[in-house]
Amino acid sequence: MGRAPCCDKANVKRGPWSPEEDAKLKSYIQQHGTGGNWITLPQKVGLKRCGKSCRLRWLNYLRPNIKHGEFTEEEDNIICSLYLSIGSRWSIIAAQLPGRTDNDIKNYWNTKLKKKLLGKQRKDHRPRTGYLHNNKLDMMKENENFFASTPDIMNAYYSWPPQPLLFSTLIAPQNDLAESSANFQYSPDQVYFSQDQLCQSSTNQLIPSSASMNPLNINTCDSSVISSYYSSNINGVINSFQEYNNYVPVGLNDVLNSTTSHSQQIDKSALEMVNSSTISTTSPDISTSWEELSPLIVYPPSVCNSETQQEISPYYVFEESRYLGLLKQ
DNA sequence: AAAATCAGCAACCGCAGTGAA
DNA sequence: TTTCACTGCGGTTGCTGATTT
Repeated sequence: MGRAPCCDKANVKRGPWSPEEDAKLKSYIQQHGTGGNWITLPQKVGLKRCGKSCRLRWLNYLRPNIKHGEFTEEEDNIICSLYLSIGSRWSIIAAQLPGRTDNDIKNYWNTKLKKKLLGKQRKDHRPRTGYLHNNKLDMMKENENFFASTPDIMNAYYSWPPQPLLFSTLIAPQNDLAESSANFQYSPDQVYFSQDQLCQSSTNQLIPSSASMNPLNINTCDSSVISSYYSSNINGVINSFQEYNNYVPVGLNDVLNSTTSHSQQIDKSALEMVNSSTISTTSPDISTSWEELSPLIVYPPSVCNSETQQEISPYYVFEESRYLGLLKQ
């Protein structure tokens, strides 16, 4: 027996919303709230819409303080950076961009940001190599050659889940990495975090978990720490991506020259992010995008096969991971 | 000028998680 | 403990306007 449909599809209106419908829904919710029940809301409002449809319309379009239009470069950086570290968790990424919806960010990524990375890769790669990649194997072979002649630190920059991703390595300045033990290992099987903890402010005041569930609540996350860090470092990461695609490993300078104070903050935020078990990251979730992007982000030879997965250089093993219980003892 | 193609985005679909009964 | 209604999320679809041929 299948699951009962959420509404009678024959009797609900579908497709684009009219201004009248928008006005009805907006005014009702502003006066009465959602009542915690989207399914019955359309009846109360007098709309022939599915409750899910109403919820979506409210969250993505009618809700106050929704920001539409151009994304700023800083927002680009945050999206790219978070995508690199957590994959397509759009709601979590959206939580770091006040006024932006997950749907907006998802669309923006799919239509522009992804192409920005892939487009550059395709455009620049072809003439340099003189041939087209027939398959990913070609890419992997080339990548192996690249990494074989590249310092470990560069390899670390192109790690990607589901192989262990060195979060701090990805975003922290190299000089931090070289000396610091304040790092942790990211792996889809080992690292978990919740949206609510992601919203933890820099003052360590935890936002009640209900905050993210209430559509009337504007996102109150303090994203300044994360965004300021990303804006100062992610360009280096993106540059590294792009330059790698040109087989010219530059761009690290941006990272190397950046200050370290932010990295301490982001490491703290990141640790807070992962120290939760509400949302687990799983490989299938990121598989679609991973399929496309994997030629861009390849594993270092040291972690390229499953056998060596346990043999990651001690350099990459972080003491705080054990402290946090992220690694199996 | 018309047709074809592309890009952007709103909306839908279905699955998974959660909590109440 | 089980069932089921409901919510939230991520992937996908399809419409529309812009651009190219």
